[in-house]
Amino acid sequence: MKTFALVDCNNFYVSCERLFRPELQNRPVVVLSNNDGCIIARSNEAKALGFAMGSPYFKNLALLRRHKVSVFSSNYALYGDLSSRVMSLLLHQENEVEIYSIDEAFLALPASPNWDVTAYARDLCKKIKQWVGIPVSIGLAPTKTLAKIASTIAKKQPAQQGVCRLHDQQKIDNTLAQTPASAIWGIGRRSTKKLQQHGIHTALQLKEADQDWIRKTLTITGLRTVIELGGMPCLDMEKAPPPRKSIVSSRSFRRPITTHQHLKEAIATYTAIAAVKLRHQKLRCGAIHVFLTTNRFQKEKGFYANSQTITLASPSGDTPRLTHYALQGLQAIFKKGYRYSKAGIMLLNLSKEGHRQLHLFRGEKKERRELMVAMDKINQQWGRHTLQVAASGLNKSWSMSQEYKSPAYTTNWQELPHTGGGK
DNA sequence: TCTGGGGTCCTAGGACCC
DNA sequence: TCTGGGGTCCTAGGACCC
Repeated sequence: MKTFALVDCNNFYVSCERLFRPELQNRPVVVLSNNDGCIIARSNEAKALGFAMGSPYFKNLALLRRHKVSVFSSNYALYGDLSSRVMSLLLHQENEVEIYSIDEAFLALPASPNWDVTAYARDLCKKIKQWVGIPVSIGLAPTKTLAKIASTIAKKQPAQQGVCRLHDQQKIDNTLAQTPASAIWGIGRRSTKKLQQHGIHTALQLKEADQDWIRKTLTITGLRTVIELGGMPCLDMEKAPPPRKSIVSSRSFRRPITTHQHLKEAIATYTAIAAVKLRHQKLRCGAIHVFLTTNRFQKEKGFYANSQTITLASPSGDTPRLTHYALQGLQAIFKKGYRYSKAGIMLLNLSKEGHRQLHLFRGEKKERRELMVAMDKINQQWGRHTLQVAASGLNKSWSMSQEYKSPAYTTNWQELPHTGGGK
């Protein structure tokens, strides 16, 4: 039987920021979500000071200052680039690899009695640290769900040298007895509550729970988790990523928006961003979903959220055309008198580009497709908004704030780090 | 004043068909 | 007074993940 390994980058966003600011080693650091909204990554020192995942930035302001915590806005160009360096190193190890998220990958390691899989994993940790500079932890176990648990143990116990293997039954059960049910992959807040009401608090109790009851209460997904806790793999490696089903682009605004004009600019801008992704993946979309909302935390000021889906007569990847429909959708749901905090669009019914359509309407005209190719090239070279549809607006006063963003050290020539010598 | 963004999967229930 | 059964498809909403 093969061994699943979960390779998990430690405090990934923080580690990325530290790579170019080595003086921040051993110092508390946090990274904020888009629009500088919440804390979404914390160094161990920041965790120890009590800063919680997902906690709003403005509520932590005073405490962050008092403890002299370094604060960064999120810099996805940097994180994405470092992620792909880690992943390509893994892909070169000749194992089966599944890239699970920006900072995690599963490996399937062959079982062989004369092979020390733990030593191999330790070696891999070292290699990644040396070659990319990002610290990782690795969990080894007979199922993905157990490997997840193993990796969190590896992270918490420095004595493990970055690796934890859950192998023999006794060790697995001891570990599960000390793991709260809420810490299991796939068990969220709602399920935790249901389990608690049923007297199930630990992973071991969950593993031994009545499977019919689990199936009824937590659906087939919960049952899979339980079986995986028992050491029987239910979730296999996903070698090729399945084709996208939707592409979303949405942002919170710097300040609430009240005018139709500003919302139009935002929706046109988000549509353009999503359309670039669409074309990049050689896809077209058959429907576009537009949504907007006022602040959901301030319902006393009058809450309003709405959305509309528009189906296209034929699939498209053409920014002006998609923008046209998106704005039509916006028109239908916009109501005057509200303070909008966020809006976005979603591209749906995605299909492969160039699929010959057996339909009265042929796809986009050739010239239009060429125009989009040219536009993407120019924007890639000169920056995202060099060429855009007029509706997107020029000054974008509504766009999100990112006050503490680090430079795009690795992906932008203008922002390469320089050494010494001042500016 | 200020609370992220981008995804997937599952289920229940309604519409519709014969 | 009595109002089938079985199937598919679609959608909205819930739940979860990082």
